[in-house]
Amino acid sequence: MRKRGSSLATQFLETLEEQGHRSTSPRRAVVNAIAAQNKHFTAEELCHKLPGIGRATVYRSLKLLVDSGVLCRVLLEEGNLHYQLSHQGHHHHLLCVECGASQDLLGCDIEDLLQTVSADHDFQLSGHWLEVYGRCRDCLNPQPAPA
Amino acid sequence: MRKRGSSLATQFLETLEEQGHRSTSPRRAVVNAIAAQNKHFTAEELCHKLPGIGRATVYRSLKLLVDSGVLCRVLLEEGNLHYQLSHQGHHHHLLCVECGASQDLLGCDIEDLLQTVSADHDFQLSGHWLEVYGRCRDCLNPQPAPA
DNA sequence: GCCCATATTGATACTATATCTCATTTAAAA
DNA sequence: TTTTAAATGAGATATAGTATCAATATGGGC
Repeated sequence: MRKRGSSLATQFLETLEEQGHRSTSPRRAVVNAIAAQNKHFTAEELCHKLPGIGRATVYRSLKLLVDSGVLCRVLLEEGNLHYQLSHQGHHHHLLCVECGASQDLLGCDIEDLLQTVSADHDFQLSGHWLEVYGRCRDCLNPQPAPA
Repeated sequence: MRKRGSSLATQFLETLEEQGHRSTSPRRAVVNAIAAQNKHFTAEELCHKLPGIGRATVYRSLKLLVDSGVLCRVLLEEGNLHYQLSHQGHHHHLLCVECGASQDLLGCDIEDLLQTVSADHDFQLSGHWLEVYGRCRDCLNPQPAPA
């Protein structure tokens, strides 16, 4: 069997350990399940995929992973809170309202703009929440279905 | 008794009536309670202030008022959903994390910026949600308390 | 002013989402 | 191996909101 570079799941566990959290078997299960995800997901979905793990543990793990920057929260247009891998620091999402795909929004000037408008209102910016909804390229230009 | 100009509450009821909704006494109570608010509030807070009114009615009224543009939703940093009077069309809020005050963010170029960055990602913008958190002028420069 | 169709109400059940409690188990340091 | 604090999980609780449906109230027509 070939030796693999450290997997996503392993990296996540290491991140947790760096912050003083133990590597427990429920935690490993949660992290593996998350690493196997390619889309955003809800806490409950994760619970269903891990019937052996207590709900509280799943929720607690999610919180740890968000706090440590591994996951980020995504607010869907209908108001449901999802989680997804956070590949960068602070960033925003373009969420397709049709297929649910999510693209990261990087290198945009929103922070600067917010800083400016906040200052105009004598307001000291400390954070913000932004979600952008629309339709992705694939949903705008659907491939003709094979005959 | 002096004749009053039409109150906020009356205006809200008129807005609802224009849209074909009846002016009922529970609805009037809800609208009066909202007009008396000077800050954002939760649905549950409103329910507590109106013990004679059914929860379902309060929630239904809130929905009507949001749909008709009288109220807008505000997402606090901790994730709680509040409501507040909506003085404009689409706009955003500067929310003070200390005192909870909310200022409307008007005349900013966020829409344009989002349109541009969305297009850069081959993404057709259809909506967005933005909340900005920080500290307001009064909390940054507290008045010395009277001796 | 009365009648009527129907919009509205509200008590309650239900759903969804998340946190709390606390006795038990487990990881990892000594 | 022993120790101890962290972590777990079953279930209770909390929070936010919707669904049901019989009873009621509203506003238009007359």
